[in-house]
Parts: sequence; C-alpha cells; structure tokens
Amino acid sequence: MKNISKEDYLSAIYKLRDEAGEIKPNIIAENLEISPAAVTDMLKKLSTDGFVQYKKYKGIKLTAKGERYAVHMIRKHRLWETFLFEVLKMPWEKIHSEAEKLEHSSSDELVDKLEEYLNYPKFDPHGYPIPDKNGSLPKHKPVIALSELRKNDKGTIARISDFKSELLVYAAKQGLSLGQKFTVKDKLDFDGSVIIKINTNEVSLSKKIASNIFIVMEE
Amino acid sequence: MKNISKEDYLSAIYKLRDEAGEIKPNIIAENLEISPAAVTDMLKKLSTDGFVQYKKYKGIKLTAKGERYAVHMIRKHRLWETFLFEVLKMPWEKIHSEAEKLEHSSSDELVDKLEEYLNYPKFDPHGYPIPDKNGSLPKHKPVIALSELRKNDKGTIARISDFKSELLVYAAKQGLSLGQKFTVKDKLDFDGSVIIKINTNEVSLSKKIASNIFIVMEE
DNA sequence: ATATATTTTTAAGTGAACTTAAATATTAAA
DNA sequence: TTTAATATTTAAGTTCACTTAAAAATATAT
Ligand SMILES: [Mn+2]
Ligand SMILES: [Mn+2]
Ligand SMILES: [Mn+2]
Ligand SMILES: [Mn+2]
Repeated sequence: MKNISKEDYLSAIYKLRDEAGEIKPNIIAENLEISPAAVTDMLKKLSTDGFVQYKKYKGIKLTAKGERYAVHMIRKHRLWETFLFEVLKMPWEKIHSEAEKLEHSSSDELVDKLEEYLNYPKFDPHGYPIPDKNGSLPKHKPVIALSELRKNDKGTIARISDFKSELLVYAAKQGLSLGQKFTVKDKLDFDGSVIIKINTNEVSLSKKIASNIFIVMEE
Repeated sequence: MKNISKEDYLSAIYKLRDEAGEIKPNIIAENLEISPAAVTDMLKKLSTDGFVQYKKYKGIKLTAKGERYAVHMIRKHRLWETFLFEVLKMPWEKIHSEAEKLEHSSSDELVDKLEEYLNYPKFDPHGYPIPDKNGSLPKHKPVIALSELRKNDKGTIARISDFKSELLVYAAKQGLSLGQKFTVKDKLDFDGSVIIKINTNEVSLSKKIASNIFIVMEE
C-alpha cells in the first residue's frame, strides 16, 4: 500500500471501533480533521481495495485484511512512541504527533529491529498496548474511563488519551501519571466532574478530562 | 515547507553540485528517476519559493536559503543512517533507502535528540560527513575517487557511494570497507579498471565501481 | 405522521506532483 | 554554417487527497 492517508484512515477506524462502537463517517472526519465528503471518498477506495466493508448510509467495518493492516500500523506507531520517549527522552506530549509521521515511513524490518532494541515493550508511554509481530495484543486487566467511577472507588491510572497534547501536559501537571494510585473523593451530579485524591493531593477533573483517563479498578 | 518531493530535489541539487559541478535538469531527473518535464515544473516552484536561482535554459543554483535547507535535510538523512546502522544494526545496504523516507518525517527536535544519543557522530556509515546543527561540515582530509589513482598509489577507503544498494553489497563482498588500506597494483588503459591489493587479496574493480569509491591518499 | 434537523453522499473543482507528446533551444558534428 | 542530435520547456492530461456547496437519505421532535 504505502499511502499515508489510507493508513491513517485504517488506524482511525480501528481505534474508533473500540471507543465509539458503531463507526460513522462523521466520527472519522472529526477524528482526522477533514471533511465528511473526503471520508466518503476514501471509504469507497478502501472498500474496492478490500480493507473495509462499506455500503452507503450503512455501517463501516474493517475486513480481516483491513484489521490486520490497522493493527500493523498501530504497532509501528506505539513502538516509535516508546522509542522516542524511552530512548530519546522526548517530551511525553510530543511523541504522539511525531510517531504519527514516522509510522508511515518505516519498513517492517526497521520496526522489528526497533522492537528488539526496546526489548519487546508491552505498553507505550501513554499506556496503550503494543501489538506483537503477529498482531496479538498483550494480556492486560480491563481498563475503564475514570469518568465511570463512583465515590470511594479506588484505582490505578493505566492509560491517558494521547491524541491531544494539551491533555497530556495538563494531566502531568496535575500529577496524573501511569501507575499512579488514587481514590475518588467525590463526583458531582451537576457537571459530572470528579475529585480524586492522589497521595495527599486532591485534584478536580472535568467530565471530559476524566473520560480520557483510563484506569484499572482495585478489586 | 514539509514537502517530501521538494526536499528531495534540494538535497539532490546540493549533492549533484559537489559531484557533477554544473547542474542540468536532466541530471536531476536521472538522479530522482523522474521525467525531465517534472524537473522543469519543480524548478519553477522552487524558484518562486526562493530556494533556487533558475532562468530557463540557463543554469540551476541553490540560493543561500536553498542551500541551508538542503544541508539540513542531508543532516537528517545521515543521522538516521547512522542510527539505523549503529544502533539498530540494520544492513549496510538498506539504511540509505530507509533514511530517504525518515528524513521527511522527523522534526528538528527529534533529529537533535538523535544526534545527542548517537554522541555527535561526524561521518555516516558510508563515510559521508554529517553537518552539525548550524550546517557546518566536520573537517576532513580531501577524498578522491579510487578511479583517479595510478599504479603503486596507496590509500585508505573513506567513502562509498550509497545510492545503489547493489554497489554496497558488492563492495562489502570484495572486502572493501571504510578505513581499509590498500595499494593500487595496476590500472588498465583498456577499460580503466583497477586492481588493488587489500591485505593479501587482489581485487579487480571496474572503472564505474572505482569511481564510486572514495579514498584518502597516503602522503 | 409530518416537519425539521442532522448526516451522508454526490458534484464540481483545486493543488501537488507526476506523465507523455510536441515544440523549441542549445550543443555538437559534418 | 547548415544540419543533426540532444536537452529543455510547454502543453495537455492523470491520480491522489482534499475542499465547498448542493442534493439526498436518515434520524429526531412535535
Ligand atoms: Mn499515539
Ligand atoms: Mn499517521
Ligand atoms: Mn544515504
Ligand atoms: Mn528522501
């Protein structure tokens, strides 16, 4: 294939399915920051190429081939992120957009060597699982959005959405980092914001922010 | 800028100037493996953007701005090559084409970190000098093509053209590697081929091959 | 159920980087 | 110096990934 644009569509569709369930052209358009018309256009191409199943006005679904390709791209992305963060020590909030470009410019051979060099990491710096060469994801405990928790629930931060660097900067400033334990002190009915306690600090997070932070519940 | 194609034109023009002296559209076309018409097209754009000085049917020259940009791209290219070879241990003959893509997909910040991680290398794995952040090239002894030497001349291999992986594979197989010392045993008037002695081995190289191997003469 | 709003698709058009074929300049040879 | 060969440019057309505006389908609200 080797086509930046198509590759990003496939990753986006794959990721949106996990998050949003049913995938509609509009969501893809928003996600990729392009017009809905462009999405329709591309869906037709991806469909003729056998990467998605697409009937107009009906749903969008990756084919087995499309899914394989998407996972493959996600693998590249996350391995690059890990390299940039762990090895080059680039800032947490910059690695995503950098990897967004590198993923399209590196051969499988290169990425496999990178994986080896990084010693087969299982999660990227934002907590997302890294698919292996065969496309299998590492086993991990189920994560849920922090916004789903209720008062007095305890958990550990496992993942933070990486698509907006502003969120990452903000999260870091609030002391939210992967592996951090916390307790939900309160949740406001009014606007859905949550107050959590991290160590001795209390931090208040808007509903939108809380829904972009994923955690593992304490049993 | 951020435009793969334009970036490759600029590097090509810069490198061709060193090798070929006067730069003509045809040479660029050959080098980039595109039609001469495409070159004319692009030269107009690069000219309006102030990267080259170009009057039709007259010569082509990089402006100061164009030269800065070209050196900048070459820096990225050579640092990536060094990383791929030294750190990831990718094969010598594959790193060039890989770097050819990566150079367009990495920010300055990333490349600066890469340089730091590599501990400020001065030459890439094929022996080309790596420009520093300011665009200055490291000091180095003058290199000349092996094809220019005469019988009994002695030298050290300092650089091997990287644009054709076949040449690199062949060179390696013949025992030609950077830093290798040799003596010219003979040079045939007939076809310009040279016979050199490396350690105890005698190797015969065609004129074309010899002209792609650069050496430092022994004083 | 009908009207209204929203989503999706179609239509038409753009800019970038190419192509091939034809026209025009330049350079080299007779 | 006229002719022939070669190099370069122009012209016209293609593909890709977009755009905006309008049309059509679907979803929602009264
Ligand atoms: Mn990411
Ligand atoms: Mn991308
Ligand atoms: Mn190279
Ligand atoms: Mn390149």
